[in-house]
Amino acid sequence: MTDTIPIYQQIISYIKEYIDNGIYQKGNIIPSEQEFCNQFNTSRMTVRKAIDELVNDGYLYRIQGRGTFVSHWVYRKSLEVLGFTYHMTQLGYKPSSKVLTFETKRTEPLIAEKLKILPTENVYFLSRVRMADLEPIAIENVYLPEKRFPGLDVYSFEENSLYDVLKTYYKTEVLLKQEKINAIMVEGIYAKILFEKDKGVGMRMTGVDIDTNMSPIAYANSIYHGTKYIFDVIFR
Amino acid sequence: MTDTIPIYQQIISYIKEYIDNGIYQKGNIIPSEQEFCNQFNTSRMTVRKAIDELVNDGYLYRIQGRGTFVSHWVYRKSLEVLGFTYHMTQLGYKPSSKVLTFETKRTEPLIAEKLKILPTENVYFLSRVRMADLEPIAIENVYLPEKRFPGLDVYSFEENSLYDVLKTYYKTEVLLKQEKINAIMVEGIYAKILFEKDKGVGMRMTGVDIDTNMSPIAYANSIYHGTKYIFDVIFR
DNA sequence: CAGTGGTCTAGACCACGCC
DNA sequence: GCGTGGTCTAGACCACTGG
Repeated sequence: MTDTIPIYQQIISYIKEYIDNGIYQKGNIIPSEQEFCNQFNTSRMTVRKAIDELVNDGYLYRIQGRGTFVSHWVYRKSLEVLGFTYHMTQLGYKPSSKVLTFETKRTEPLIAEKLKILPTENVYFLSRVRMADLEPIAIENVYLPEKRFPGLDVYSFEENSLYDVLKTYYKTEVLLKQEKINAIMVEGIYAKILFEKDKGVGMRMTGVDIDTNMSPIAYANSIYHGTKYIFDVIFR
Repeated sequence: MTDTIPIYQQIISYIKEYIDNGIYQKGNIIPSEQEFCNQFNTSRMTVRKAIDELVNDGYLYRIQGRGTFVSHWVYRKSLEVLGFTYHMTQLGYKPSSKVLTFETKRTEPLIAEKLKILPTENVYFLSRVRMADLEPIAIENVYLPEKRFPGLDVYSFEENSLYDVLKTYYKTEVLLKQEKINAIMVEGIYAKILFEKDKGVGMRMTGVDIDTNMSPIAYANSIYHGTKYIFDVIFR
């Protein structure tokens, strides 16, 4: 029953846990690489691989000749990539959804291009109102290739997170999202839903989700409430 | 006159250049790690360190048992972090600025907290209209600690990029920016400048720039034109 | 000076994809 | 089976920081 998890992954989990529990405090030094070598009975290159990754994700930073420190600016990698459900839960809100449309339809040229499929292939179109504590926060319109996710329409996306279904039943995980964001005046039915008024200020976000094989798995075109939803972004 | 640039850095530059020149094409395989070992007369760990970094930055992706490939989704790291001037130049626009205000003032509590300085220390306040091909795109308000950048007021920020001045004269480079983005209705003088109207839709972006020592160097509170400016974001 | 991180070597064995 | 990337070892020397 030996662990098959790579040692460097174990070290990453260990350090993350110690940061989360406050045992390693923000701005404070953590044990030296040599100490981790002894503790995990491994070589320095392995320890460095672990720390490299944590530095890259913004958890730690190094100063040559001094040591390795816990970042003041803890940045939760993959927060956004994990989707609305996870994001809202993290913030302490109860997420829910109302499905407006869920159907199979012919692929428009723009969407075919984004998803890198042929316009003759069909897509699922899922349109939902996303809510936090029952307040409407966004209208999310997602297109997914039918061929890649056959039978997706048996699931209810009022109860289920789309990402959970893709992960559990299609073994597909989102690696990154490439998005464009701008501000718009929202009118018509979407304004009615989000603002209960004829007009309101919103953010339009369009983009593609890419999986671990660098294949596009979904194209989204969504409208977020301008003031209820704040994007938290790290540029590097 | 031997090179003091680390070998893995040389390999990174080499591969990037080959991607830029189209010698390594999008989606195509690049030479194996072993081949790079021979070519650069180095060990595999060194080659891997180089490729690791390029994978991390989205230039390459690996498939175990097959090889390493050039990403379809080439994402230029640090595009945003390099600031408005660089960003606009990349997009093919001619950036320019008009300074509205540039003065030393007492630090408000919120800003002191963001910059991690005492409220008794002063800050420089720089407010500019940012333009692309002479069209107003954004109002950018930046606060910088006086103590950290003494004499900053001798520079003209109509001609100079703020980041260039910080880099050249203060040896300070931005490592990352932590920003919050939402949509707002812009009114008053800012609407007049950006939209030549009484009202318009914009994006409010507030955040902190962090340097390579993880110190905060600037706090910004800016308004971007809602439709003329599109944020390009990668979530991972 | 001792201790830290930064770079590097020359091997090794394993898991996976393809033929 | 062979070549690929994934993980790992047990050292080495250097550059930098601090006392």
